[in-house]
Amino acid sequence: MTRATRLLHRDNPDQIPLNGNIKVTRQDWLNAALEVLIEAGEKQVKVLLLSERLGVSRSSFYWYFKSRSDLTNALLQTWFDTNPRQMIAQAAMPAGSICEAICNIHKCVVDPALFDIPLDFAVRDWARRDPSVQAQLSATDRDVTAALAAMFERFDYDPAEAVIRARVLYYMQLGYNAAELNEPWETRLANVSNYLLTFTGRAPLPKVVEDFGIYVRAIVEETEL
Amino acid sequence: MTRATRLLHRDNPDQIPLNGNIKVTRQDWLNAALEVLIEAGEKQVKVLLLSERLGVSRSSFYWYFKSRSDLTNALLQTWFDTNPRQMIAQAAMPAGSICEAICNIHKCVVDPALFDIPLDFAVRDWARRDPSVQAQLSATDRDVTAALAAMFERFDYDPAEAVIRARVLYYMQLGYNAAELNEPWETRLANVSNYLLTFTGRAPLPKVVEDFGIYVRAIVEETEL
DNA sequence: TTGATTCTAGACAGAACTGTCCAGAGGTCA
DNA sequence: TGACCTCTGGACAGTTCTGTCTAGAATCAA
Repeated sequence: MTRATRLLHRDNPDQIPLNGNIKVTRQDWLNAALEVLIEAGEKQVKVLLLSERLGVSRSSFYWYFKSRSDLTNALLQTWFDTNPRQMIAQAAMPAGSICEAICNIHKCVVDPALFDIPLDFAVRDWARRDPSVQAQLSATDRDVTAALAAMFERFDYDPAEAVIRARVLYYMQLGYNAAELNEPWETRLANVSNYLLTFTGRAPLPKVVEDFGIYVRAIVEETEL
Repeated sequence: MTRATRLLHRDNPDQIPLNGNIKVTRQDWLNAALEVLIEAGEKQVKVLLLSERLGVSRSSFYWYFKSRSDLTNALLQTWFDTNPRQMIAQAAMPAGSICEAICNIHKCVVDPALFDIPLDFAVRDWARRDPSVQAQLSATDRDVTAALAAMFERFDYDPAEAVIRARVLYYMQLGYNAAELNEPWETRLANVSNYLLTFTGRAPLPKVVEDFGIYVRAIVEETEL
């Protein structure tokens, strides 16, 4: 599920072997396009560039996709089916306290299988250039912040305050991701208490912080394999 | 100073009239490039496109700039000379309370003359594709968050907490800008108290909120002329 | 073996873009 | 008026990209 480990179908032992003269699948094209979208933006998703990345000529692209815009529509759908839904699901997860609930959200940041940060940023960047993408993104931002506000309300925050805290939590995360600080995880974990204090206005329980640290270390270890 | 009101030299009554066969100035080219950078990203800053926007052929571009990369370097310098410096200056402004200090930062959001939000985002987007731009941006992010942390410390926040609150304040703002909610100002003003509560962990003084509202309404009125 | 179907390489035509070059336009000064 | 300088349009050559088209490769069923 992570970007770095996505193999071409033909190189992936877990996939049914390709038959005949098939060199790349539709999914291979889509994966290559996702990579370029993230690395270089929507405008750089070029058929010629993708074909070079895949080591094939351009022809099979036009077999699988009607046109470049067919591909970009598929890219947007891929994003839509993953990131926002995951964050909403995490917000709805049971939690013993607001701090624990926020740690569930933070799990989106830690675990690339839950939330693809670079893809999120790439789509946000794309939305700035394309009103129809922007419209879809705005709608999902509203859904996500509503889910986060509902999460705060579950822990007795006043509705108006819940909305604002939801926004601070969400948009701070977007901004932090955008800045690409690339801080080591141990550094970030050392700051979790103060982050939770700021986001909640309440002193966090040490146990919650500790459990989150354990989770993070497990995911980080697993992701680096 | 605002993007929307930037005229070509030849259309601006406040500028010295152009003599001879000069149709556009170097600044005109640079302004056009800034607009495209913001609207469509660095890769779309194309000489042909700019020439069309300016209603001239491409030739004078190469009179004023050695190459396209000469132009993009100038674009980056324009950003560097404006946005980060303004925010640092605002953070250093005298304030009677932390809430008042944060309102000084928020003035960057309100007043396009202080801080060009779309340009900031465009540069951030560009940085994701260009390591040298990213390096410069990362350095300025560190400077800005350090200035904001110092601001929090002026009001007796523990240094570790000051750093985190500075980040939450700054990155939330980045994320909020990235999301392009385009909320009416009256809506935003209604939320200021709760934002200040979240950012500071302290109940804001009504007078501070009121003064900020007055400032905002004045700027908004002035900007819409 | 033949025919149908699914993929593939690569040629073709056209569009968009860059940088170079040169003739021409406009202005100033002696 | 001529010389010089600053800008300008536009032609030229080369590069990169898109979509279309066709022949060929591989597989399967009759």
